[in-house]
Amino acid sequence: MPRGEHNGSSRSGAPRRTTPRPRGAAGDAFRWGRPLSRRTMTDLPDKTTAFMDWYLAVVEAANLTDKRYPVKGLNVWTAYGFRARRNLDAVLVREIEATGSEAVEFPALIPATEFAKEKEHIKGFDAEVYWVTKGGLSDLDVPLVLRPTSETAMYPVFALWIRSHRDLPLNVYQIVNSFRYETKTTRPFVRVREIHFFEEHTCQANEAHATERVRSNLGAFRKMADAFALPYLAIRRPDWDKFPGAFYTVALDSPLGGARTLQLGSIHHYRENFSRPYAIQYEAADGSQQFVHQTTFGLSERLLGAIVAVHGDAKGAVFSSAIAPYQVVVIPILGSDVGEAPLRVAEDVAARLRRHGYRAHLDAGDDRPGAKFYRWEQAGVPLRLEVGRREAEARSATSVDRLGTKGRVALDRLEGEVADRLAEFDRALRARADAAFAASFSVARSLAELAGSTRVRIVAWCGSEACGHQIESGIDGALLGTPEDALPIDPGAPGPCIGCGGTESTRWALAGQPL
RNA sequence: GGGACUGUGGGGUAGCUUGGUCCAUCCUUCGGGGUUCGGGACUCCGAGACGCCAGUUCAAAUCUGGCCAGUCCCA
Repeated sequence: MPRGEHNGSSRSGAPRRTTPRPRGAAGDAFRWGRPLSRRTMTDLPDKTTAFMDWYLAVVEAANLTDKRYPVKGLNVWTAYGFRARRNLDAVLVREIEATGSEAVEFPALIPATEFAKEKEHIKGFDAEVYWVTKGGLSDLDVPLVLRPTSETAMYPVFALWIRSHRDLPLNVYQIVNSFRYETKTTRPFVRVREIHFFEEHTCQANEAHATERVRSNLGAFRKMADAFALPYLAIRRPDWDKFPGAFYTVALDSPLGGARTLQLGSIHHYRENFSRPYAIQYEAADGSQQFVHQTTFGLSERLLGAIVAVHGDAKGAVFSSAIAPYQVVVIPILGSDVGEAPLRVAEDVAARLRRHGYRAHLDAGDDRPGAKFYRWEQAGVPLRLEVGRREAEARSATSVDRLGTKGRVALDRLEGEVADRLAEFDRALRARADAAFAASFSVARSLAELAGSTRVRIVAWCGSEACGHQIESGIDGALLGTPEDALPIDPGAPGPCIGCGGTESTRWALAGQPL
């Protein structure tokens, strides 16, 4: 569960409103108009000094969601944003299925009786579930919970599915909407009440196999993150911050500048914590009855938020080619004296790219070229191809990628050259993100040094909860936990715990301010 | 859970202190016309708002109360 709260800071200078004006009462001020289609924004707030304002403005400028739906925390996916989401999901599906997981889908409503079976779990979610208590005009005998996550929907059925060791492992996932009644300020993608949720649930024969599944999930996520060009750190959460009901939780966190971090997803090892209350057991080869060990792996549209937050810049959003709604936008440069040739060539370019499987968009609208350039840059399109009179005559197109690299593409080698440019762009994007990632961490040698941190801090920690909370108040954030992999910078061996000064079993831990 | 603040066209805003000159300002957006088109064009015409309910008053965007919605701070 993410904790902490970022305070949207003010734009400097101008007495402009720093947060979007709240809407009026639900249902009256809202207009069911079609989404703004050509929305642009002349200037974005500064990413470093007004991060949250910047983020909200980029999401709006890129037209990824329409947040004007009259229920807090429920956002409308626009056509453009939905494309990004589908591409993102395709990456998740590809990588999880490569590890032998299969898609299933369970119902959205969970009987209160099932929901209540695991004590820690219900304690963790009690305060943030939506209840369905009526069917038509009459009260339901057993109230239903709108799933905040699907353990309690799936596990009674897993108990029916699993009889023998031959039924194991059971590796299934679903991508469904889940609901959590967030009480804090909601933000597009990063804190919502209707969550577009990827959740894998597995049952393994024993703890070792479950641990292996966690490792496999970490490997799958590395490939997913590669497709998004997204650096991150896998961090084992401290006990007081693990998923309700879990044995342990490994979270995937990305730094967002300053001490800010965003949890992209998490992988949980449940041991027998759920299989016992839900009686998920199997007959082993030796005839004994055993409880399964379970794991889960959860991701959401937060990934999209992270992608916007990490890659976005002063010009707007930036998408890697794997998830870009449009990978290429083709812009004809028209004019009264140039005839139809540039338009014809541009049409041909877009059609050819589409035939070869690219997501290519032709922008032949009436706006001037400069306006189109700005718009598609804000929208994060990786590659722009311009075709004017000069290009039409030379059978070429001018290419400009979202990071500003310019070039020329010969039309007879169009598809190959576009592939090269996109690959080059993806590499450059990853390099830029990696550089920012590496610069996001620094070591803090004492509690006092944590105050006013402008980086995610690496601290020596003895593992005790008391010291953990001291560190948390020191940074006014959270102790994220201990890294599963190598730290991004090498701080040497950890010294004494910065909380108690103890040297016993002290490890490096990370502390930051989760969004 | 406690406290503070804020609601004006699709988005952002001016006006509110001191009620009237406001059938509400500006930017943007949207629809239409014309001239344009190699980095946010110009121009003409048109569309679009005072969160809801009540009260005070000759008169309410402006004052009062309630409600709703939202934001922030603290637990």
